[in-house]
Amino acid sequence: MAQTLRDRVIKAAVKYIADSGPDGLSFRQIAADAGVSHQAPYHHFGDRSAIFTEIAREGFQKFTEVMSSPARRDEDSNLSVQLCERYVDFALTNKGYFRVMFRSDLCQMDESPETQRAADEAFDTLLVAVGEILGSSASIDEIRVQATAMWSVAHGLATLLIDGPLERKIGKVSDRRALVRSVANRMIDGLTS
Amino acid sequence: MAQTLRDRVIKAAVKYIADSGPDGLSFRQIAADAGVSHQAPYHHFGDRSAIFTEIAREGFQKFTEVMSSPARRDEDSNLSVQLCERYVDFALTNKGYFRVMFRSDLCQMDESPETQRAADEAFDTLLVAVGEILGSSASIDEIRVQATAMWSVAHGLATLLIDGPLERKIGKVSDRRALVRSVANRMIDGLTS
DNA sequence: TCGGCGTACTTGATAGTGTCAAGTCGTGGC
DNA sequence: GCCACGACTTGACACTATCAAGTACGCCGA
Repeated sequence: MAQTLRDRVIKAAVKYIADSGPDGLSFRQIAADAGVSHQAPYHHFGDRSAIFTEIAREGFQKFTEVMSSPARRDEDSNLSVQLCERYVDFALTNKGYFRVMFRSDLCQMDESPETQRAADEAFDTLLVAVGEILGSSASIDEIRVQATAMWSVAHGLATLLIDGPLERKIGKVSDRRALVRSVANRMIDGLTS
Repeated sequence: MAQTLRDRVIKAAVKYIADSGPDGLSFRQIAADAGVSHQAPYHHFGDRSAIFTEIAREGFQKFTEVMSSPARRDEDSNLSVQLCERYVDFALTNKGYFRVMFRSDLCQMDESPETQRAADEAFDTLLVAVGEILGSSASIDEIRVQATAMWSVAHGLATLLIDGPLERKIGKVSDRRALVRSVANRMIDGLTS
């Protein structure tokens, strides 16, 4: 209860988005649920899109934390695969954030340097990790292409799992981790050698 | 002018979505632009989400056409890479459709067998293509993982290019085809061997 | 030729939405 | 004591999808 209204609003919004996506979300409803007037949320954020922008900011921040935590040094699990796993894990356990982070139509990042910085930091984390994996011999350009490739496969897998028809198509994914791992492995085999 | 209102509505909606995303879209505005009453579009589609569902259906149909057209037999371009290129090409030249096709929150496919069938057909096309690439020795399970992997990388690349922060992060993509090709190549090297 | 009938719309009303513009109310500082 | 300011409320507005009627018109069987 010590939670500020601002936090409660964001929390409720993130929960709703995780369950039903960002589109039907009504901040009037959230305000009513919180027992405040319909205008109260807009006092803390200028307008509707500002709330999404803030959610994206927090999302990128959490994302950076997750992706930059120290790697396990298993012999049976490639570092690239670990990155991929973490990405997908983050997306699936933080649907409410993830669904907003990559929706430029909702967020209008250009008006929020903080969110932009958080997003930059997130990608930089990825770049650094890929750089470490490739080693010092790799050129900047090579790292870039490589990071894009890894980002793509992780992002694609995550979005297809969350919103896409993947599950319905390849059958129930009983062991998500195994799928992610085998997909990532398959993709990555050719490039760290 | 021989175009039916139904077609005009869809066309206008797809254009709007390509420009600004599906969320701010107002069917009342589209009706006004078309010079008909605010209720006219809803006569052809039961409700708002039915229009999106129909857009998705057409999208998957177009997608299947594109993906199943005969492959070029260049020696310098791997078949898998070609698939990937086509996927991304489709997404970028059909933003208006693509942005809707994978938004299960907008589409409610479960109420439209046609759209569901179109989506199934689209993925089957992908499965078949991957099966051909892998050859007859590959197991069903292997094809599935492989298809998922290819789908992921293509889908991720496409969505990151369309809505995501990719361009801002890796710099202006002057030659998109080259990027797609190098990413796809890098990803695919390890697996068709 | 006429009556019905279904399709393609229109018109009107309703509930719900974000947003602008004014309040009100309490707390902290001078 | 007062005043400013932050946190909210209240009320109005324009806009939205959606429900429920109504209207116009072409077709088809008798």
